[in-house]
Amino acid sequence: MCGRFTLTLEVPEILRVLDVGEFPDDFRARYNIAPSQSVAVIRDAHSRKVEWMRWGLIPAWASSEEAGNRMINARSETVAEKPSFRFAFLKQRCLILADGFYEWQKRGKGSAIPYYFCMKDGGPFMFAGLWALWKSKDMTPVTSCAIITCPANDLVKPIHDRMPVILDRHTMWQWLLESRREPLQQMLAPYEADLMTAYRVSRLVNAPDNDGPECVVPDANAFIPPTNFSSLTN
DNA sequence: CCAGACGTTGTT
DNA sequence: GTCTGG
DNA sequence: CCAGACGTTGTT
DNA sequence: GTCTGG
Repeated sequence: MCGRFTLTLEVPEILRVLDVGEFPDDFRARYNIAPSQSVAVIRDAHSRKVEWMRWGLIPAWASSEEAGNRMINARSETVAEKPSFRFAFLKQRCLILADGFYEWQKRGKGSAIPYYFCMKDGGPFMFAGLWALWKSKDMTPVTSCAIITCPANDLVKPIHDRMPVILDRHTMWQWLLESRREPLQQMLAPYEADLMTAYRVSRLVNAPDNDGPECVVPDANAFIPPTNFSSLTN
């Protein structure tokens, strides 16, 4: 699944790789983005403007804002049918900017161990997402979004059986432009594992209040370098 | 017809 | 909003 | 995702 | 155990 991620790069570094539009004025590096917080989203393939949305999709018909608290992910296998996501899958798809994500490995009794996943070249990428517009009783609008998940690739599999859908540079804009269900459904596949890397990080990342570079530093207890990931699982 | 649900994850 | 269950 | 709370009453 | 908040 995907319950925490990062966007640590500066705007010029992002623009070097992705052809995106204007950024919000208050855009800043984030090392520990948690559900209910603001995430950087593109929903229009023409302006490619980056805007903030609340992470956790609140369907338009929800009776309260809290409905979004657990709608942080949508399964690729069922997203076209589920009442909470069906409309957004057809009409309100978006791209969510990121440059890494965390997954926790659960083992029997001990506490879960966090790992960081990112591209080998350290570049930014896009999650496949859905958005919704919800209005409170007093008509205050809240725009929110969810990240679509798919089965884990071979890199993520030892740690967790699900991962976020990452769209490559050629399909990300098609995710916004395409409207037929079948081609859209086909885009929701695990990302190429050979282009990614992973390593164990400190449990400092567990607390959403910790939002600094210490979150993405390889953990001192992991003696094996990131490139030898298969040996990391002990 | 109205009432009530609508999600993902992991664990046992 | 839309579907399922009663 | 993890951390942290986990209650009732009456009143506005 | 289960829900809410970040």
